[in-house]
Amino acid sequence: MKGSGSTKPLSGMRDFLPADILRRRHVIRIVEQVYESYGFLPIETPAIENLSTLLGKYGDEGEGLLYRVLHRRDKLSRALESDSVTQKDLSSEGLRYDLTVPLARVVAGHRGRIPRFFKRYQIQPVWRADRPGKGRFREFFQCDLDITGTGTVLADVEVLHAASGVLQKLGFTDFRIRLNHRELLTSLIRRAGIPLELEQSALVALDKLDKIGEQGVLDELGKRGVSAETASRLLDLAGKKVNAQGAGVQIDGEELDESGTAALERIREILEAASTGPAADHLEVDLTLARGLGYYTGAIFEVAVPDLAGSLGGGGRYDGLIGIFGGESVPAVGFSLGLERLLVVMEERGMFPELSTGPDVLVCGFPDVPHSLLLKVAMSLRQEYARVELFPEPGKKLGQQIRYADELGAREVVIVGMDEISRGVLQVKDLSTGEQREWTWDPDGSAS
RNA sequence: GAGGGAGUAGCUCAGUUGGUUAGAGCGCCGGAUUGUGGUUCCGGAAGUCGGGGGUUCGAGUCCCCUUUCCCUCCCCA
Repeated sequence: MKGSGSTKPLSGMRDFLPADILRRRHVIRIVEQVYESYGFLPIETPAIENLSTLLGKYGDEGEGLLYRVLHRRDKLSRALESDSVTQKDLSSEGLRYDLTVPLARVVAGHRGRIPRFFKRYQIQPVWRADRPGKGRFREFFQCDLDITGTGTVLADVEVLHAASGVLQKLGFTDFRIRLNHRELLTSLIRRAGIPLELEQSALVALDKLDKIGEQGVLDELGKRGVSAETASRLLDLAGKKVNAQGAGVQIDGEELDESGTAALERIREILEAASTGPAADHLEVDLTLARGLGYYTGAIFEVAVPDLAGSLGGGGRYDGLIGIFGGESVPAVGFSLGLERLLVVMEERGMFPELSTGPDVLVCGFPDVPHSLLLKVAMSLRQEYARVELFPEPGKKLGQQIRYADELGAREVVIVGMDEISRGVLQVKDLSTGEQREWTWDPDGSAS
């Protein structure tokens, strides 16, 4: 467009106009309502965290996307004067990358001030220096919910139900929740004969299976230093059907080690416990689901719909994260819905109800009506209507004032003229029907 | 990080083999005998043709660089 581009927000960041805000609020309201119905309570945390809080939690890919905040004034000058400046010397703070790590810091730091079983939700922006795309931004809102302080299956399932409940209430019916377990993955990787130091790499490669295909994963594994034989063995294992029928979940014809068996049992328990409720018909075990974030230790989930490349949300159990901040280790499980992912799909599918930005009534006046009287009329109408707007230029022709009301999407206009005032009435016109009637009104009382 | 497409008025776009003051529709502002919208008619404002450089008598149009946006991948929310 215009050369400077200076009126546009930064790439990957957006201005929200009133119509945008209404849609965002519509979704946020439902998220809050559903989350609170499960007993989750809201918290908020600062945009900026210490780098020591953020680093080492997200894996290499994640850390590369971290926005770092430069030192200021003397501290910056001193750093720049040194001969060998490193990234560490220039910054010790960064914008939060997700809401889970700040939560872990809060739980570790406010021990005693929060309940033993802390159920919190948090709807705030996070920042990632990612390349923007469809449904993908550099500043975006996450709707997180977490339960800390317990490692039970019940907690896992409540989190899944609450997130699913939101999706259903918003009108989604076709979402799939893929379910897997980190320990099970580790077990499969061990069984395939892949060295433990390559585990993380192997997980990332395996996660891409449904996108780049089997050969793609084999190539990827090869590039990461996994031998062709073990790579195809892993693929073979991951391709095994998980049998979730009846009492036991089994992987066809495979013996698992102890932790793998336990993980499989956990999956079975989750499926069983979640067999009724919002998540029930949407869960499916997927041995190729890995998830990029480094802190997961147990069950992992990801929710998606067919018409969006990325996921609507994801989560899992992270029993080790809170302990990193000191003190005893605290088990935790959580889920995060991406607000703009929901919005993008809902927009495409036309899932929003009528959301009008217009006022209930616009007060129009003639030039000879004193300003104080116009203000008084608007004031008294606010007893009856939620949103009353006063046309700010009463000198304009009445036709233009009404046209403006129409453009705003106002339901009614109230016309204030001296003739009517002297008769103790107001003209009220319904803009959808064109019907006009009179209301009695006196300056000291109210309209009726 | 890989590949593809596009930048001309607020929006959607047209602009022929380079040729005088760059167009349309919608929107916006105003008017059609002085107090009533969504229709119609008339008038008006608005573009350094994304930015820079080059070729040419002459560039929106050709060449180079740059930048921004969009779509697939990758990754994630």
